[in-house]
Amino acid sequence: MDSPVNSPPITTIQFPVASEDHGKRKVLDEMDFFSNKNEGSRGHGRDDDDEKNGMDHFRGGCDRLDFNVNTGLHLLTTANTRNDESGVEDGMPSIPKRKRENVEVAFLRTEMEKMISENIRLKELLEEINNKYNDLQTEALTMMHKHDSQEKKNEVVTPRQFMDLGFGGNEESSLSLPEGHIDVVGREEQGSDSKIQKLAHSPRNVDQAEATMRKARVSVRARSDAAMINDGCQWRKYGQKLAKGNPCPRAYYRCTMVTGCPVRKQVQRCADDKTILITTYEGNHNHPLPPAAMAMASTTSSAAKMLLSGSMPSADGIMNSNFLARTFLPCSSSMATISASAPFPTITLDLTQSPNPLQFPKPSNQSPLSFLNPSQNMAATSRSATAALIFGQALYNQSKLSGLQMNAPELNQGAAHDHLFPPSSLHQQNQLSETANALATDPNFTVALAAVISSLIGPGGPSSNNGSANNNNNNNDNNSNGNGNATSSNSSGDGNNKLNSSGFRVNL
DNA sequence: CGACTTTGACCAGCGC
DNA sequence: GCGCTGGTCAAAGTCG
Repeated sequence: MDSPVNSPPITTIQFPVASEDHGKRKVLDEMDFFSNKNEGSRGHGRDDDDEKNGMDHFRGGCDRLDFNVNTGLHLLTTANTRNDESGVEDGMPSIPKRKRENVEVAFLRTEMEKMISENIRLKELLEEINNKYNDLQTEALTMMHKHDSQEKKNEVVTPRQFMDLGFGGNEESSLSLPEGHIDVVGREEQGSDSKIQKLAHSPRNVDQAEATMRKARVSVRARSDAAMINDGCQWRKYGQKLAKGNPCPRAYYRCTMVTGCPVRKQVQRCADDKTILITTYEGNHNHPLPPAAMAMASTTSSAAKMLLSGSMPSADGIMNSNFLARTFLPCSSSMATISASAPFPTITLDLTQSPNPLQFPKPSNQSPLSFLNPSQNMAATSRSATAALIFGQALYNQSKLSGLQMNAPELNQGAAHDHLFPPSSLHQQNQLSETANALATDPNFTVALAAVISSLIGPGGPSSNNGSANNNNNNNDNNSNGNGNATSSNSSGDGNNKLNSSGFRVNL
C-alpha cells in the first residue's frame, strides 16, 4: 500500500488519522501539519525549537482541533508552508513569520470557539425541539387519557392483561413507571392494584418482567406471497399448528442467530385474506443484529417497550383503536392498533392498508409503501420491514414518553375534548413535523434505515435483492419450506455504503 | 454430516 | 376434573 521509497516524504504524509499504518512511517505528532513544512527546510539551520515551542503551546490549548478541523488546518498549512519556504528563500526574517503563526493560531482559536459556540447552539436547538416534541406528545397523551377514561367504564380488563401491562417488561421500562402509576390513572379502586404493585416490587420482578416482556407481542400484517417476511434475522422453524378459526397453519420460528436468543415469531396467513401474512414477534434479541435485521427488531423491541412501559393512554392496557396512527401518523388511519383482548398485549402494525406514512411522495398505482423503492418488483416483505421500521421508531419515541405521560400534572383533570386531536391542521402539521424531526435526528433510526435500504437495494441494485427477499415471488403459500428466507441477514456491510448513493435520502 | 423441516406427542393454561 | 387450545419438544426425515 504505502511506498515509502518512491514517494516524496511530504506528499505521502497524510493526516494523522491515517498515520497508524504499520511500517516505518512514523506516527505523526498531532501537529504534523506544521512540522511538515519544517521538514522541507530542515537542515537550513533554522530555529526549529522556537517553532516547536510555539506549536506546542498551541497544541496544548487546542487538542481537539486535530481531527475536527483538520481540513482547514491542512489548507492553511499548505499555504503557510509555501509562505514559509518563500520566506526563508526570500531571506525574510523569522520574526514576522512567527507573527504570522501567531495570527494563524489566533485565527484557528477563533474558529474553534465559533465551532464550539455553534455546537452549543445546535444542541440547545435540538433540545428545544425535543422539548416541543415531548410537550406535544404529552398533550396528545393527556387528551387520549381523558378520552379513554370515559370509555374505561364500559370495558372489562382481565387481571392477567392488567398485570402483563402494569409493570414494565424490562428494568428500563419498569423504572419508567412512576410509583404513582396506578394513582395517576385513577385505578386505585381496583382490588388487584395492591397485588400488582406488590408483584412489581418483588424480588422476582426481574424474572417476571422478562417473562412479561416476552409476552408482549408485535404483529405485522403485510401482503406477501412469501411464506415468511424477510426481516433479516435467521429463523428456525420448530413447530406448526392448525390454529382454531384459521385453515392456514401457524408456523413457529425461533431466532437462531445466537443460541439462546429468546425471540420467537409466528407466521400465519390471514383467514379472511390469504394474501395477508401475519407475523407476530415476541421477545427481544439478546445479541447484535446485522443491519438488515434492525428494522423489524427495532420495531418489535420498540413496540414491546411501548406496550410495557406504561406509555399507554390507560393503565389497563386498552388502547384506543388507532391511537398510534393518530398520535404519530395523524394523516393516516388504522395502521397501528393495540389489542388487549388477546391473551398477550399485542400491537398490530397493519401494513396492508393504504395510508401513506409520513406523507412520503407516493407514485400512483403502487403499493402505499412503494415510495421506499421505485421498483415495483421489490419484495413486499422488505417494504413491510421498512414501514415497520418507521413504525418502530415512532413507537420507540412513544415509549420514551411514558414517564412524561404519567407525570403530566393535568392528566387527571376533567376532559374538555372529546377528540384526541382538535381538527387543526396546524396541530397535525406540527406534530408530524416533530415526529419526522425526531425520526430524522435519531441515529438509531439512521442506522436502521440504512440497514433496510441496504436490504432493499442489495449488492446489485433493486433487482438483486438479498437472499430471501428476492425469492419472495414464490407462490407456494402453503409450502412450509419457508426457511429459504432464513439466511437473509447478509449483504449488509456494504449495503450501508450504498445507501449514500441510492438517492433515497431525497425522500426523507 | 450438519442444518433444517416435518409432525406427532406432550405440557400448561383456561373455561366449563 | 375434563376437554380444548396454544405452544413447545424431539425424533424422524430431508436437503445441500
